Order: sequence, then C-alpha cells, then structure tokens
Amino acid sequence: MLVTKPKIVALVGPTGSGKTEWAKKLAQKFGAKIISADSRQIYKEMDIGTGKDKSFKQDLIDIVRPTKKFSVWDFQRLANGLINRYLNMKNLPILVGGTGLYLYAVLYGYVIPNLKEESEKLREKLAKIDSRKLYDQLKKVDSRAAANIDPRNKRRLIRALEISLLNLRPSESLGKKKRPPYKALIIGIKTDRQTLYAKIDARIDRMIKNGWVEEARNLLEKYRADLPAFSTIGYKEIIDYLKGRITLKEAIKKIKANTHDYVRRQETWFRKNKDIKWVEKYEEAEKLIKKFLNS
RNA sequence: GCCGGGUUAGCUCAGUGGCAGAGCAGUGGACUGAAAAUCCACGUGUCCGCAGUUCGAUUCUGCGAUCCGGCA
Repeated sequence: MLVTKPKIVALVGPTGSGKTEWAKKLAQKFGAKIISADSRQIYKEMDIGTGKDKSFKQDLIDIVRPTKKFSVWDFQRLANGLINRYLNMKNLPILVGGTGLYLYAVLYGYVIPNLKEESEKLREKLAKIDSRKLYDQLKKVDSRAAANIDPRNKRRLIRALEISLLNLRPSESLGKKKRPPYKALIIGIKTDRQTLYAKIDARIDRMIKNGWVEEARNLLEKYRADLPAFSTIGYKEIIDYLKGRITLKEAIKKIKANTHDYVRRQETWFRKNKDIKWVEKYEEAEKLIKKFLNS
C-alpha cells in the first residue's frame, strides 16, 4: 500500500538566470504559489538593488525592515508554514530562489533548534579574540562543529562558539536532517557563464539608471551603514561611493565583479546536487512539472 | 620617408645575461542560525620573428615585422 506524499516544486539557479520570470509564468500555468528563497529580497526598501519583481504575487519578499535580524531559522519556519498551508489548500507551492542555505534548509529539513536567547555581548567579545584561539576553544566545547569549519574562517567560528556556549544547539543536532513530509521536484536553470555575465552587467547598468544610488542614499540616511542588510552586493559598494571612498565608476565595476563571484559561489552549491534536474528552456520546466504532478 | 617610444598572461603593465612576475579579469572548492555573508585554493606564457655575441638571450647587438607619437 503506497501512500503518495504531497508534492512541491523548487526552481533554483544563479542570479540573473531568469528564475523570477519563469516563476511568474509557472504560477499562472499551474495556479501555483510562489515562495521566494532569497536572503536579500526579504528586506523592505531594498527594491532596485535586489532585483525584486513586484508585478506578481510572491511570498517571503518585503517581509522585514533592513534593521531586523533574520536568519535561516526564520526562513525555514516561515517557508514551512506557507508550504503546509498551500498543500492543505491543494495549491502547488513553488520555492524559487538562489540562496543555497535557505533552499536546502527547507528542502532537506535541516534540524535547527529554536534560538531563544542571543548574546550580542558574547559575539562582540569573541570578535576580539584571534581565529586560532577561537578554533582551539571550539574544539574543546564542540569538536563536531570545529571539524566542519576552516580555522581561518572567523565569522563561522564565532557563530559556532556562540551557539555552543549558549548551549542552544546540542552538538548532536549539527548536520542532522529531518526528511520533509513532501516530495520535491528540484529544477535548476542551466546557463552559459559568458552569456550570464553579460546579462548581469547590463542589468546592473540598468539598475543604476533606475535610481539605485538614490535608493541607497535614502537607506543610508535612515539606518546605520553597518547593518547586515547592507552587506548586500551593490549596496555596500554604493555606500563606499556615497561616503567618498571610491568613484561611482569604480563602484559599478566592483558590483559587477562581485556579482560574478557570487554566481560562482551559487553554482558551487547546486552543481553537484544529484537531485537537481537541469533545464535550459522554460518549456522543459513546464514539461517536467506536468510529469511530476501526474506521477 | 626621417626621428623617437613600444611589443612579456585574456586586459593593463613591471622585470631580469641564469627555473618568467603583479594588479585586474578568470577558475575550482567549503558551507546547519550574518549566507548576495564568510573562508580556502589555482598563474607555462612561441617574453613579436630571424640571425649574431655568449657556457647560457625574454634581457645585449643587427636585420625584419607591427603599433603609437612627432616631423615631413
């Protein structure tokens, strides 16, 4: 006796690959609900620079102010809530995005215990210690986490230590997964590097013309420049320009280069994933989904 | 036509009579609470060509090619 699990679809790919455009069409075609998995489009007031498309309904876009702390834990909780709701309503949820960690946390059910307390002070204290010492300390309190982090990667060492010291995540949960109660079809958009870079560069020029600098200036007037939200590619370079550290031309050049680097990092997430069905054309994606829904 | 300057990595250029360098661009990888973040790794290319000097030439000399200035 076979019980069929409910089904969801995920559409993944690097920035500029056309995910949003495809999602819009798929939503119409299948009456599907689009859930964005993008760690930057969650922020309100950051529209131009994050490439938001507000011409159709997407969940998990524009949900927090740039000052708000938001992590994969929040994302996982919200996304799972929406997926369950849509499945109950017999709608097809489609998760669309390029943030590997967020996507995988949901699709593979990463076990992430609830963080009830947080210590800003502890983080500040740890930031003053050098990486080597942090690493040695982490080895003592959580050797499992230490084994998984490069001793030179200070940011991740700090994070792991915070969690261990505050005893928020029992070491055993690290790396644990809980199989989600649905079946997922993961579609990846195949792209040609050169073509993608050219498209991205043109898009960045267009975004600048559309007032990106103004958008960043307004944000800078309202909020502190060192918010995590402003570590977003583009905003950080434009802020450097607005503070007179570099010229606009240099900023644009850096934005392009950094976006290219980002594309490569994204592809590193997806490339080796055997679950992803890679397609070049939108029609192929439609076909795959039809087949999946009828299986 | 004459006079000068150049020709070295995809681009801009540094450099040396003894295994060829930098910046930028490019590439691969890691990833469970900041993730568009953070971190790691990757440089053989007729040093324009031919000949000469030399133990040895990308480097010095000659000739040629080519580009850029200036003068005609």
